[in-house]
Amino acid sequence: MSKIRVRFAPSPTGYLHVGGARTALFNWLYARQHGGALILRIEDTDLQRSSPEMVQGILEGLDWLGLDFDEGPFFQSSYVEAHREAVGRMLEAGSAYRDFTPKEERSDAEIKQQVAEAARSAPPPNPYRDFDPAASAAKAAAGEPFVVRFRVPREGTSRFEDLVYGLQEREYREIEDFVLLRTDGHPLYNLGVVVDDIAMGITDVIRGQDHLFNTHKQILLYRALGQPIPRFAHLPLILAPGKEKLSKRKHGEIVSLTTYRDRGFLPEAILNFLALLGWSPESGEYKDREIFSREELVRIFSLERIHKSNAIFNFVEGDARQWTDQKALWMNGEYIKSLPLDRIVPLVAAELRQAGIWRERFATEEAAWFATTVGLLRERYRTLTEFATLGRPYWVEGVDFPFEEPAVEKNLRKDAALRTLLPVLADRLSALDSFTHATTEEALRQLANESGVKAGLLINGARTALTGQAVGPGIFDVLVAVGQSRTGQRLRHAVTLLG
RNA sequence: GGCGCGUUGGUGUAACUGGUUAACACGCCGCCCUCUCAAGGCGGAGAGCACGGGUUCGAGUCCCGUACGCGCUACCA
Repeated sequence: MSKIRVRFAPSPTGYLHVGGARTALFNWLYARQHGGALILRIEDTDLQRSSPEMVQGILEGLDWLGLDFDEGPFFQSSYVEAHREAVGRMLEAGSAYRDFTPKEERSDAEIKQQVAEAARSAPPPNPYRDFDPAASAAKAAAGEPFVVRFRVPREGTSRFEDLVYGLQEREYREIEDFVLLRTDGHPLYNLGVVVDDIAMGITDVIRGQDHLFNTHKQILLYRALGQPIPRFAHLPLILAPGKEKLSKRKHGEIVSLTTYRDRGFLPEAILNFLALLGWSPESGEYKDREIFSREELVRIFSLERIHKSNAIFNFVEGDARQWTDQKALWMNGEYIKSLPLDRIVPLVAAELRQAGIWRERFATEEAAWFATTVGLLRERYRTLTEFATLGRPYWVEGVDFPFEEPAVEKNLRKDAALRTLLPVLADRLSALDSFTHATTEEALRQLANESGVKAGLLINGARTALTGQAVGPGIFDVLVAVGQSRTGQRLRHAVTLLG
């Protein structure tokens, strides 16, 4: 068997769509599993849309996910000569013909309507389909404008076996003589893909289900060009809640992969999540497991286990807690707490840098403390962003962090005894020679005993005094993380909040 | 309109070639743990497999029909 060669062929839209990311992932997994090659090709036939910036987002997304390609990026627009040359051959062989019918200018809305109407009745036969080749060439030579159409057989059935959707059949008479080359000589999608896939030696085409019908047309082109037909595997679509198409226009940045990077996702997590959208491992050895490393996915991926129904990407617009799929968020949390700490630490550092609260000493003399603190906080965070927001009190000096009103109310103002106890606690903790989990606990509990209050009063008060929050790690871990000097500072400051 | 594809709890999925009370994960609720929250442990609610027929001793799994959804049907990709 010849070497597997697959490609990811996005159009340059300026960002990597989550659906595109999954298509890229499946191609990548397939290529890596078979020791094949993944080729990146930008489908920029539609010239107006194409620009370097438009490609940048896609490259960034793939790079972030770690989906490396072996060849490319190639640009479809740079192969137009090959496309035209192929058309020339088809014209000569009679598998394509020139259509001199004048172009009809139509708006998108009109097209939508006309397409439906036109299809209602059988299209009239094209007068140029059986035009005399010599006369056709003469008209062309005389400078008359024309498009080139493919001569689709009048009868018979187009068939191919899709690796996901199974046997696909379509009557040839249901396929119009599609345009290959526009009046301006510009090659169209179906032509470009086939010519390029042939040139690049693509053996397996793995792409979205929206191309299922195009495949019949493309197979016709492979035949006309006398080339072997690759295997096809079409992927179910990823839909938005409500089963509508997931689009940037309608759903905003949620569809763009870089959003996940910017909002504190780990590539490992989003990759894992995407892999499970429309595919699942063979039950048995992997039953009831959801977390898979990239290496495992490469090993256990199979096109046969992709299923046919579209998946819904669940999220609630306008709900900060559910800005994206809850399961993706959960999975990200799993990766944050289980990946090696030295993988997480630099990511948190980058996050803090971006938030403007990074200090160089975190990477030098305080590196050990920094790692420990990250290790402490990672247990309860689900995105990297939270290290800079919820985690802010751990990194900043003084009391440069927000106090959550409900927390202040519940843990500080509730009991007037705190007014006198907090300063005492501050004094006792400041006086400790060694500031550890054990010594701080002893000091705090002793004060509680002496004063006849429950330790919880001091503990919760201290938590809010130190972090402004009502929730967080165990208080003695917090004390140690915040350190002796800030602890004293913050406990005394808290008294001023008591009003 | 035509053609194609699909339909298992709110979401993602499982259920070998038809055979125990349809399983797992996320989310939700409760309990335990506990200084809070999260994690973790335990338990619970939630689908009878879109609907209607049929085949069969027996169907989520096979067949037919209907509904709904999605896709395609461009000198877009």
